[in-house]
Amino acid sequence: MKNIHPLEELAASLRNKIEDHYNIKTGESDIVIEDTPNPELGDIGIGCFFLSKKLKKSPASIAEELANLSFTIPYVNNLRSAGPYLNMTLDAESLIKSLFAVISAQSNDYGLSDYGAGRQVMIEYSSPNSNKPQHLGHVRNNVLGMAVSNLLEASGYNVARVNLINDRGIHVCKSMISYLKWGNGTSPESENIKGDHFVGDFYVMFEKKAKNESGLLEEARGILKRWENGDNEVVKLWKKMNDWVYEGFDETYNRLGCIFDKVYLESETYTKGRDIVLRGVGEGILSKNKTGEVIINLDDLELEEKVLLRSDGTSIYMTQDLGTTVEKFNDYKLDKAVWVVASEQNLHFKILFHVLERLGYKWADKCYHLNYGMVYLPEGKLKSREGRTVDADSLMDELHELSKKEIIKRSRDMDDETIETTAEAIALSALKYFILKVHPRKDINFSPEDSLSLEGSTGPFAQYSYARLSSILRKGGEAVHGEPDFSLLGNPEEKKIAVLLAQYPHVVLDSANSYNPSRLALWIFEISRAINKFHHDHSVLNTGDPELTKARSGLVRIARQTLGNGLRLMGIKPLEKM
RNA sequence: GCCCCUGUAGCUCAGUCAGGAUAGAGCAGAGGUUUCCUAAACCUAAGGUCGCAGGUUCAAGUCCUGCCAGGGGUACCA
Repeated sequence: MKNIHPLEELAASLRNKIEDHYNIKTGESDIVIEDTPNPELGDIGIGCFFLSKKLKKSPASIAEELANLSFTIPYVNNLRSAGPYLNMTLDAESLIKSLFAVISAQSNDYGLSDYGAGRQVMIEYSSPNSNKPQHLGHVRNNVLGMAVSNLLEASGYNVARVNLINDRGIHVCKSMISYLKWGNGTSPESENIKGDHFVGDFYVMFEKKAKNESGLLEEARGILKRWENGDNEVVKLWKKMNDWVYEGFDETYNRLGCIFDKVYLESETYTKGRDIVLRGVGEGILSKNKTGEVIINLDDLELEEKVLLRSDGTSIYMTQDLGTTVEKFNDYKLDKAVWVVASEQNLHFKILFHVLERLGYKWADKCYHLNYGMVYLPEGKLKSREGRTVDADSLMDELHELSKKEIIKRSRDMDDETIETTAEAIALSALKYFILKVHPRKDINFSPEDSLSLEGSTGPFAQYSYARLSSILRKGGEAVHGEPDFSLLGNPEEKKIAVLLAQYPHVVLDSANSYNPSRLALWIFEISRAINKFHHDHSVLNTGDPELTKARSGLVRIARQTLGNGLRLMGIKPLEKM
């Protein structure tokens, strides 16, 4: 890390002083800077528990001793003990001055670290089937995958964002047979329907009709067989329909901001796992049972044996994933491979990684399943097969319409086009923030009503805070420029913002290391609140003192920069006006 | 049955990995603030046997054991 951030400087200095005084060694992670429960106790503090064992003294007496030594520590103008805690009062002037220098210099890079430098990580996310549009579950996956990718990249890793499209199989053939029977040669263009919805409608039609027509499934299986034999006609239709779906997906991905460095297609990888499995049989690691399936004994996991290849020699899900994973490690020199996949598949991934290890792949321990909880509607689980579909596109449309209403209600000076782009930005920030503020492992109770609310801990609230900061700088003209004199700052509201800005780099790293964007979401909410409180209590442009205006503008500038950086990592585009 | 996850205020959630300050927010409901840079805001009060019961510890929402409730999984589906 080339640039030392204020809080790191402070922690390092404190650690040195403690080591020198007691003539001991401490670990880098021993000094954990915490917030105090109450500003009267100081701005930040550390618990002295970690010293207690080494020094054989009570944490409280250590804290008192340290406080009485009156060290000189950067950005700190007062040390005091409170029980087992050593608390510090920060010096607003030097802290803000230093933050201003660092954040101005780093601008969009403030918060980035080189923690993961030189290491390559792959994030597989989205992973849709090519027979229907994406639904609310995919939205969570997409949003989570993007945010985690951004966070890891911000922490210095090389990140490969990849998608694995399940573009072959019986589900695709169902849409195909349905289109052949009832499509009458129509197309997304002729019907003016988004391609993935067009194909999805035929899939739904199949499921409905198959309930009464028992022969339909047989026909779909026939199509699958013909596809596997490379039947020209079938392959041509398959390509055509998949392209329709991909056109639709591209639109959805563009709207959400999803990007991929590489797309794996199951049709290209699905046979590769078979060789791996057969080699495992040859090496005696795997075996064939009496009915002809290749199986692996999982006694070591206290699980039932698992089939890895069907008796007719065809691949199952596990076979394909074995193949794709080996492919991934062949394509990239990976230090970490992450799968963003719902927790329904926890067992699948546990077995997948274990089988890879048993097959002797040394990199098996670099595989990580980032699982996330279900998304529920008040009515129950989302299922596209049961007609109760909340697809990604209509959800975004719905949110768009609502934020548009809110904008119009407030009757700002905005032309129609700006209203549309603003409504879209607010809608997407609402959706993304709502998903990311919840810990990935938890289920989300997606109440459409709550998600549409624009108050509280939401994306629009953060956008509002950002827009107000932008507004001040826009309207300030000359008054907000020039060398700020930060000795004029130091009220509690200014200090609160400064402390949060100083903590930001740690929040980013912490979120990245725990694959948990909700930590960053919390920080975004906290600084948004601090900004609004500051706006409420203090004026920037109307202070009557040009020097104070300049100083506060400096703080506004770096707050805006840092909040914007945080939002961008969440995949949210900050709004200058709303 | 067995395995995994979840259970914190009326509702939605932080905090559990790494035990430490009086368990924090938001929403809803109650009350208040606007000649002033965006009131999509801000403030105040109220709201809790941290699912239950044991245990470990100087200290447990956090660790251990058992139980209860909800969800997921337990396919030659993906």
